[in-house]
Amino acid sequence: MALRGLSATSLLLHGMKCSWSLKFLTVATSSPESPKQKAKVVYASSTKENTTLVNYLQHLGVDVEMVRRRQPGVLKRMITHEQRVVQFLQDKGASRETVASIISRYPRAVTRTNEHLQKKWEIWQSILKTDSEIIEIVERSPESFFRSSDNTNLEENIKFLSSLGLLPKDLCRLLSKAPRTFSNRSELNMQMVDFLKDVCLSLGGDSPEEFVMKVLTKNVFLLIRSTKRVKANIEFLQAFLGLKDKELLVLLHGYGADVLDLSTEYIKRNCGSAKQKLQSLGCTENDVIRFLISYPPVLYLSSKNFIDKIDCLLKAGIDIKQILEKPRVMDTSVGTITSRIMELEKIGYNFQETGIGILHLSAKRFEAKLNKLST
DNA sequence: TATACCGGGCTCTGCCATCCCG
DNA sequence: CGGGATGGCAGAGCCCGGTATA
Repeated sequence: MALRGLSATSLLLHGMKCSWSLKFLTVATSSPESPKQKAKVVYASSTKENTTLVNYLQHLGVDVEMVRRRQPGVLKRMITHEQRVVQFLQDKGASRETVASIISRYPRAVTRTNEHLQKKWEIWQSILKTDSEIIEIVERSPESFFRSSDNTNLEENIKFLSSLGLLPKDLCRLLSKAPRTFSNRSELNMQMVDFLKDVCLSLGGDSPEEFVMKVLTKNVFLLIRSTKRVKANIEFLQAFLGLKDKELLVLLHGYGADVLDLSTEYIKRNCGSAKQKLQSLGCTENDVIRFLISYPPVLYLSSKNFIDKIDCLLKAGIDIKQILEKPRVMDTSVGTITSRIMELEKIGYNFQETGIGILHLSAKRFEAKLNKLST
């Protein structure tokens, strides 16, 4: 209902997705990244593996079985650039084992030319500065680095994200934490941004650009989620929490943004089980909703974790009302809560009288506090 | 000056489906 | 029809400390 205007637009966006991709694919393929030699010459007789390549990879320590499972086609190519790729990565500081692991997990890496890699590295360097930072990411997620052969698109993305007002430090965080953002087609990122602006406007916000900045810096994973998912999450939260448009906007400006990237089923499940658990403890529906609105990140907790944590707190004689008032105790792990409760019981700490704030202090502050209390 | 409040730092890949192209 | 490029999905929190505030 509240997202009325938005649904039309985003439907349109989804519909346009195909024609967009089509259009840009044509542009992309004409880029120098996909050389003419990609014709038949590149492949062997369609069933036979390139034994030179296989031997080389085996010798390097690549898990060839894994390669066969993941991208069997790569092994059949006659023209690949494995030696140059390996050399390139080693020059950048990757160990032999690391390189082998990278190729095992994303075999298509060996199809990239030296020029391509050189260029891509330069572009990444414009954001990340040091080789070791880049290698770290490539090692963690080879696919993000190697999946696209389109460096022009990569540059488009950087240009686009900067144009939104994201600062170099934001881009750095984005590239480190969600590298896939940069191998997305830039149209896909634009689509998400348009969608978020629509959300802002349809909820009565007046500065969509600022909203987008806020939300994207708060949740760096949004750009690698589908608009479909984010839209479903927003709609679900509004309905479940019974929020007016303005209230929803406020929520999304704050902690609400944190949970938008979760899978919709997960959010629904967690909302449902949190509600059930709290109501079973005598909370009203209103209590539940106020609790979730005051600190949406509790929805990150799996329902088991949520329940365990509540039970753990209750067992120590803490009242459920105290938890509702201090939702951020839910930030503290069950392990930390348990050990702190044990320490506090030893010195006769009374949660009813002195409150539960002590449970979500930083370790340093907790120790200091504990020392003071026991003297 | 001891809490409360709050923002921010870590962190997130690896697989499968679908598309288009030669 | 096989392969490359791309989109999308499931998976599932905790901690620190600056600063306002009482």
